[in-house]
Amino acid sequence: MQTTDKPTTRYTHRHERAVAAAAAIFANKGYHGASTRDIAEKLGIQQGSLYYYFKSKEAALEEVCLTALRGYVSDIESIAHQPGEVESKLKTAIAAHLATYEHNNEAMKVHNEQRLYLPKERRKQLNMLGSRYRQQLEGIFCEGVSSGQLREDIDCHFTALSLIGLCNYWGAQLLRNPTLRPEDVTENCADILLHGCLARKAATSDIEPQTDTQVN
Amino acid sequence: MQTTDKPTTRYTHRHERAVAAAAAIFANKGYHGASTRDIAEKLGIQQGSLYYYFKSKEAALEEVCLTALRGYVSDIESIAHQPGEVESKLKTAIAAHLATYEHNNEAMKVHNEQRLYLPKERRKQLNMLGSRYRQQLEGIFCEGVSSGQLREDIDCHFTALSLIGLCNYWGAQLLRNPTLRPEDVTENCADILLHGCLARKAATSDIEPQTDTQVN
DNA sequence: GCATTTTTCTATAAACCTATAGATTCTATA
DNA sequence: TATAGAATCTATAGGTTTATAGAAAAATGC
Repeated sequence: MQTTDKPTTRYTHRHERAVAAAAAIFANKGYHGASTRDIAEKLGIQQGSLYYYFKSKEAALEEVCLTALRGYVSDIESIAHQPGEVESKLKTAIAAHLATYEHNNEAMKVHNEQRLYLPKERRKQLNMLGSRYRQQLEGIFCEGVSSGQLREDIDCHFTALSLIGLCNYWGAQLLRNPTLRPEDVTENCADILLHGCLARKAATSDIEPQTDTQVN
Repeated sequence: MQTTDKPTTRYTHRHERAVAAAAAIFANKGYHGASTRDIAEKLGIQQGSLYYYFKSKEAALEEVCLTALRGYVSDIESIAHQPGEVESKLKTAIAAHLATYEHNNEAMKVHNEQRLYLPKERRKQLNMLGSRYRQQLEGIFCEGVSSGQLREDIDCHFTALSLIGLCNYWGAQLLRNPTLRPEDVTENCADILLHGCLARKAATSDIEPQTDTQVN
């Protein structure tokens, strides 16, 4: 285990490779379905040697999830704080979310599907990052409502969560189906979310009253 | 194992209980994280006795997934074949989808999250049912476009999949958070999907009475 | 109440899995 | 090139898991 203040670049590099290998294996087989031997094999080392990089299998899962979220959260924060129209912010946010799947696809999938197998204590940091993401996104929707760019009767919390659900769904599809183009998916998601799929009637007054219940 | 042509109601009943127990355990711990001992314990029998009902753990997973899909598919088919406005059909479809989560919640969750751990051969029937569901839903969207009730520039395939993704996301939330009301979630999902969240530019109709000359 | 069938139990084989300890090889630097 | 420390290997303890076989108990039909 590396303990000096100046971690060797060699260790850092190998450690990253180990996290990536764990991500790939966990994404394919699931946390419990994967063995430490599988991960070691992918790295070309022996099963026992893996414990030089991870204190435990569980710690490996936590690291994979954390690497998935870090960039993802800082992305949305910079998007939310930039000036600009809400509509374009949302499109950028969707594009960034899906792009994360392109670059860090396995780790994101692991985070979404396997994170709950971590004990609660180990999920604290993860939950914080997740909340930050959600809040920033929700903030964009609120801003849109205040400024009149978005319908005033939408439930920002619900809508933000829905967008996350939608992006995660399509992110997983992108991972499974390489012929899907992220730009197309982004375009389509934004279109549905912003405009809906109902035809515009001549009258524009058909906004439904909505039971604005607090969700979650 | 039950082999006679007239299966005892007793066996049938107990078998159903076994499938439900497997669904609950798989939903909580994941397929690989769950042991046959866990399932047997939930049923109040010994681990070995479980094999009277299931040929293997894998077969149990397949059965759970199948029970989840069966009702769900026949629901959408009857909805799609009924006459009526596309808008109301879609709302009914969303409500039915989420209701499945209410009644059969654990099995649905298992289908969505664990099904890929089945080997391909075992997924054939599952894939067929899934395709039927998707096709019916897509058909509703296509019908809406043809009849002019939905925008003609939406991608029906993409939109149908998005709706499935959205419903599955909220279905899982419903399972985790019992304070969520399915009717509210249905309402909100339908609203976003149909109307989007962008403000209608010309729609000032809340305040100004709308005259027929005021067209945009 | 007896015989038959259904259902459950017990015990176990064979495989696999995580994590650790100590030996060994590699790498970089003085 | 000698040496310290980093990185990996080997071997294994201790535990869990699936699935099976045969005995035992429970339910059913007559």
